[in-house]
Amino acid sequence: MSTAIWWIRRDLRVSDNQALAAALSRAEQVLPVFVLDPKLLNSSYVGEKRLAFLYAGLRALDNDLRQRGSGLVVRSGDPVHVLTDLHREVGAGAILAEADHSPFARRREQRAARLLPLHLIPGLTVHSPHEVVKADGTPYTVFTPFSKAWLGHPWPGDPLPAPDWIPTLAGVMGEDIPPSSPLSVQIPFQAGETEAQRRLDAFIENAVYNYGDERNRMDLAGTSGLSPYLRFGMLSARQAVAAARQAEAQATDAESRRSAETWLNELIWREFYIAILYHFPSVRQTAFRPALRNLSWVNNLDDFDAWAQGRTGYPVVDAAMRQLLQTGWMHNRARMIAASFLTKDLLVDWRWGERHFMQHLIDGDPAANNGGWQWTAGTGTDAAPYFRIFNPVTQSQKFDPDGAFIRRFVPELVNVPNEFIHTPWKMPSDLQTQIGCRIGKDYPAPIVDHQLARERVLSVYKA
DNA sequence: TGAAATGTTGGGGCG
DNA sequence: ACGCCCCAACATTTC
Repeated sequence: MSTAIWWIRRDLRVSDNQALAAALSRAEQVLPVFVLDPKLLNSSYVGEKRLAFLYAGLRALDNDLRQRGSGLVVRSGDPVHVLTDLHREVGAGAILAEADHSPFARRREQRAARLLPLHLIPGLTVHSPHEVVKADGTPYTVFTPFSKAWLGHPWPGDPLPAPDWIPTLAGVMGEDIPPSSPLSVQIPFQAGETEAQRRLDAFIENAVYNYGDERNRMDLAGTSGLSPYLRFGMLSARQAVAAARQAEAQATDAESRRSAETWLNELIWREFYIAILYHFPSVRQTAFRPALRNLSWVNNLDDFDAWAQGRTGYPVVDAAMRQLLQTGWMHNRARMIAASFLTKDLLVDWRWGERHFMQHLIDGDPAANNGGWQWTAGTGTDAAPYFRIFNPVTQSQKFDPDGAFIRRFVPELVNVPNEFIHTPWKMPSDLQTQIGCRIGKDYPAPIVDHQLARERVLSVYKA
């Protein structure tokens, strides 16, 4: 029996898996392999919540595979060594893997391809980064033309159904999937493609048609909540885009259609940032815009800690940062507000924030996270202009009007009346005493004055 | 996928 | 009736 190795990285699914399909078409049986790479597991950009979600995802995939044949083989080590051993051990022909486009993944793939018959298959994105380029072959660096070109590309075909039966080589020794840490009980995402599909269906059923407005509301569940699943490929990009297009086609009024389009646009942003990191790997180290590579950051450690722990005295920022620590996820609007506060109000290097987010986000993805931070800091491609500074009070009033989001994550403020929920430092002192929330004692006073901070960052960026 | 400063307009109060 | 002021509402520009 001929065997192909299916090297799994961030495609933890059996449905719409083109690498798996390619492996099945090449050989009579497959060996599904996941390699735990110590280089990744010990990186300062990886945290325990994302690892817990990965391990839970591996268990879910193992189950899904067992129902269709036999299970997943997990081994630790340098993937090139592990694959070389396995390749020899089982006498495999080809190794098939969904191409990953991050600089780290590409170096790894290139090392493997020099020694092994590795075939890289598309699927991480709907359109590969090297395909969506300008007529002269250079990459897009502005989103709108990129999205136009992306939409102009031919649809690569409908998502593949999950195979009922996957002929799998059994009996190959593997390791146990590591247990998810106890913290995983606090993760509000169940891993696996069944759950991903359930969430997608629920979102498409209803919420996608209100996405245009409600996606910005931090107190509502207006977003898809699919980012962890897209991050690990428990849902494929093509499955998500197909659902968005279907929702667009089925919309019964202009507003619903606009909402579905807006969600599709967000999926295209994901592909845009994957393409940016692919074409400009240096954005991982430094600002895309050379003029903004030597900003005079203040980088005060106490400020950074206050931000990271959710003790800035600005309720919406603190709620955002505590949502991250508690749940491993943060609302996108909250990410922008928190990132603007760190870079613009505190003048802390965006890379500090980028690393913190990567350590705590379950959906932490090098391309999207870097793109988001550079966008906010104004240093990136198609970035927010440097003078676009979020006012944490105005944003809070607009996108958490009753303070429900704040009260959910900042319990000290539970009894603060709506009038003061966005600006608790303005409470009269007798009210503070009365409700047991004394500013400076029970809840911090603002660590910076936004108006002054605004002036400061404008002069620094101008310089 | 901002916010603040500045400019313009028009209604209403008032002498 | 008229000019003047105030100011809210909206538009434009500036950072």
